[in-house]
Amino acid sequence: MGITERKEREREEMRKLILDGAQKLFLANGYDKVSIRNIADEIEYSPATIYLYYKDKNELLYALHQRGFVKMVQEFQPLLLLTDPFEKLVEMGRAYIRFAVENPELFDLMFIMMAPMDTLDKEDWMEGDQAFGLLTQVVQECIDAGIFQKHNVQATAMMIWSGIHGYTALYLRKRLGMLPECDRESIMDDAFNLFCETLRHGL
Amino acid sequence: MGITERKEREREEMRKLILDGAQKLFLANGYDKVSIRNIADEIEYSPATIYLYYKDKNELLYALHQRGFVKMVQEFQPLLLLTDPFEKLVEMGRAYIRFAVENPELFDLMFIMMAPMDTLDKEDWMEGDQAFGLLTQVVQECIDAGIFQKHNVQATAMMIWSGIHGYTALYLRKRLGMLPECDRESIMDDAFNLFCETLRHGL
DNA sequence: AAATATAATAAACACTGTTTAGTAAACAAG
DNA sequence: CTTGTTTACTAAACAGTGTTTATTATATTT
Repeated sequence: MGITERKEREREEMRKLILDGAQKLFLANGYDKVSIRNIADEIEYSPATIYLYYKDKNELLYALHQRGFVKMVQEFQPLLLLTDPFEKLVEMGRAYIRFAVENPELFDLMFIMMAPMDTLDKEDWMEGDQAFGLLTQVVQECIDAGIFQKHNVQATAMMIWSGIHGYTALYLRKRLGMLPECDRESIMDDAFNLFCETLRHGL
Repeated sequence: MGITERKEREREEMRKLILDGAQKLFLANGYDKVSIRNIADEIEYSPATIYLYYKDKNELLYALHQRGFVKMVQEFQPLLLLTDPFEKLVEMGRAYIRFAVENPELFDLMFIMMAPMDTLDKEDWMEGDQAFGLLTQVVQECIDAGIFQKHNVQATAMMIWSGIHGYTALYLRKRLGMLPECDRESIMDDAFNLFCETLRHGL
């Protein structure tokens, strides 16, 4: 009875076809400029068909958010090989910011938009947990190396993530208008380095 | 010729009527659950009338975002009287977080949503500039008091704002799902205090 | 009193996410 | 091979959305 298995495979292929189409349009035009009808046109199916494979638009966004985490964790892999734990931490910060600038729509889905989170009924958020795990590991290494004091690892990681995330989110959401255009970039560079130095000498 | 002045006054009253209606509905139900038609019903005018006073929905959101800043700056006033500059800074951080928790929709409009920013063609953002000015002042006081080193004030302020903003935004956008429910609050408390201590001893 | 300018709206336009009812193809049973 | 049934898909509809246009009623000016 290989027939149910083929059906399952075909279903999975269809889900991928839909998600690929959605990804292409979303990342090119932004979330709120792409409709279910646009996606349906892209993959040459009727809009109603999409609802046979995904509960609603939010579930589609959640699936894309998952792909975003796969991509991000991939991009983090190489710098996990760095030997100096503090350098590793700083480079993770840079990688986070770079990922956001290069993939603003994905970043939005992963860390800013409410919509994809509305699908999880509980509060697990596996993807976030995995990514946060990478950070806590590096923070733990910094503590073990005597670079950071022995505070709660999770609280320390949370504090660092907040700093980098705020920096990134304010930039992406165009909230830097009060910094004079000409030296905005240098001020932001200074702010990043200041954060790193402060962690280095004050934690 | 007091007639043009009355007309101008009536126009301003109508703008207020619309904005009050919009505010009431937006703050109660959230931005994307309130339509122009809802607002029109609330104030007992036709939807088209709203467009005679506001260019589009984004302009309405921008006007509300402005009101948010008035409210926030008001709430900041009392703690600007504190004498210890570092204590002042910490309390400003707490006030920022408190404001966000108590007025999530307003905070959204002010610091997270893209829509209200789309109305400003240039990149001035007066409201943000004024609020950021309050922060830079306090940071300057910390530098003058020898609590902080003599780094660039704007970069220092930006770094601090990033930390507090990231903390707040991650909470509001439900990105703390990886912290165990039971001790999430204490971890976040620790993270805030850790940030303050780190600034205190490392900046 | 007639002509003009202003304020407000009903109705339409071009969309949106989602659901329902119905059809054509694939499969299972006799 | 023909039934009956399940599955995959879609056209059409529902109930909205932001926004514009053509029209009417009122207010102001000549």
